[in-house]
Amino acid sequence: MTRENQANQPNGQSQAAGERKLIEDRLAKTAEIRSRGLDPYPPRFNRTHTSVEAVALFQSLEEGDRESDCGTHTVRVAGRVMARRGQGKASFIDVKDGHGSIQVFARQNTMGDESYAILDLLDIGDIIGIEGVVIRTRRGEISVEAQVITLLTKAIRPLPDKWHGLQDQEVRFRQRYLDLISNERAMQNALLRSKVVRSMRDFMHSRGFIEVETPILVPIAAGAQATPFATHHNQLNRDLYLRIATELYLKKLIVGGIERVFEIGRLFRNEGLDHDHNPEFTTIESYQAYADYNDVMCMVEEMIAQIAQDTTGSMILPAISEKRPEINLTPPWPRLDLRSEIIERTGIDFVETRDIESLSKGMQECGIHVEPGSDWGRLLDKVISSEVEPNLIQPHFLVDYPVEMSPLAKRKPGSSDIVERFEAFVMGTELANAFTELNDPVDQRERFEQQERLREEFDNDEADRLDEDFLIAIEHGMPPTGGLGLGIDRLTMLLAGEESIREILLFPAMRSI
RNA sequence: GGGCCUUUAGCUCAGCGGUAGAGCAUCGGACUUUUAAUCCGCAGGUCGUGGGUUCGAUCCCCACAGGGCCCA
Repeated sequence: MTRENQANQPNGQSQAAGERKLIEDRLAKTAEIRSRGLDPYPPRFNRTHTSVEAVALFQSLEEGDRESDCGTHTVRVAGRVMARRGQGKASFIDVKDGHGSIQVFARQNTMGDESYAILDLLDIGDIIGIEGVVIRTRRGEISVEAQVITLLTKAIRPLPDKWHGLQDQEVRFRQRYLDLISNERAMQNALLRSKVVRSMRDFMHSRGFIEVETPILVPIAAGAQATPFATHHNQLNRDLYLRIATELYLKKLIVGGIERVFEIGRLFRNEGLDHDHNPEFTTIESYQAYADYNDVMCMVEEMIAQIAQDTTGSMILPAISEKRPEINLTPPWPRLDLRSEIIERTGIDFVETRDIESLSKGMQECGIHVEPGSDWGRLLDKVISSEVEPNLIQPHFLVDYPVEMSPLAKRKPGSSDIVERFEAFVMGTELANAFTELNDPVDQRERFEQQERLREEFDNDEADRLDEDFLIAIEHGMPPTGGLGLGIDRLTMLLAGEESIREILLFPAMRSI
């Protein structure tokens, strides 16, 4: 549908003239089909073979030295008409199903005049069922020679160009079904995303983790530094937020004695859209009692490598010309001390520049943009994201962050400034964030209070929020725990070789039109 | 938030200050082994929206909207 149509005619009753003509032609055919006593939308079709199975059947008969059996096995296949090559009293139809494609060979003197007449009423895009025998045509293509063709669903809108596919990015994202039909890559990405999640679940279950679901509508959007979406529950007369993290609920479950727990779910952050941000996205978070961030680090590299192996067949992702070199995910990944890396790249030692003035000065000397009004943690985050992260093309861990940036992470023993936290990077973007969880309830309360002060002082609505329920939970005692958050969409981008999260999300957020 | 590119037939794309073009799809016709089938013929347009300049704007200018790419 064009922009004007969607804006002006949401009911689709009126289109541009050319488009209306196409639809009216197809509606007329639908009426003609009905007048012949046929149902253009019959309720069922008893399919015996997918396109791929039908081809495999023929090949097995051929290879099995049973050529005499070829052309005798009746199959029933079904799918969408992708192309037609009419030949008068014979036609070739390319039919696509969820597994592949198969050619249908329809011949008038095989089907009979009456049955063959349905072809006049078929359009590209229609969904049909075919009963016939599998043969090989003169040109060598394994095909179903139709005895009966049944219209299963009449399509009243045309498909995109059969040769060029659908190119318009806007339409690809807004009407993803057309992208899936027309562009093989879209389908492959959708399937890959599913395989990634499945492999990840298998990995976690194999390590004894319990999968849970925690609330999405929450009274306090805590557990991360992000702006939430706000909503309202009418009957409770209470403002609620869409969660920005699953962290605090999962740690409550650690308190409750579920020692290995994870959740795969949607998070919502009220922020801008770009090639690797969407306001809703999916993460896995996991928490493991009696583990620390070193254990989690090992788990992350093993998990990613395993998922790559499961979904692509290799831990080494191929180079893509003009885009990226070969990416080797094989563990272990290098551990880089964050402080040393920043010093090496910029000369800034964040342990020695613990106030905004001195850090800003160091940044200006390096030519790094200093956003006025930022708190210290945001400034240092800018240093890391502009000077360190872009260099981390191959997988790396950045290890040991300043406490100001990590209100939920435990301090390193003997250090007041540094916490046990790491982030995983590949292709210059963050893939995972993890730490040894802070379980000292007094320290945790102070950290939350610090975040609340940042919100006030710097007008920073991304600061974390104090969650009293969570504090009460850990006041009952949370064992030493290693926690992890990992972006599933970004991981899938990496494995797919895509540079935009919108190629991975089936229905990315779009502006209203 | 700033800069650049983009929006023309259902789809993919040309085009130009002077009556709007092609391929595919559609529609009519021919064709019983094609595979971007082929051949003949017809039809299909508020050139994203709104202003402005001009005798005349799809084209030039401005604003807005959608999409994309950089930067912040």
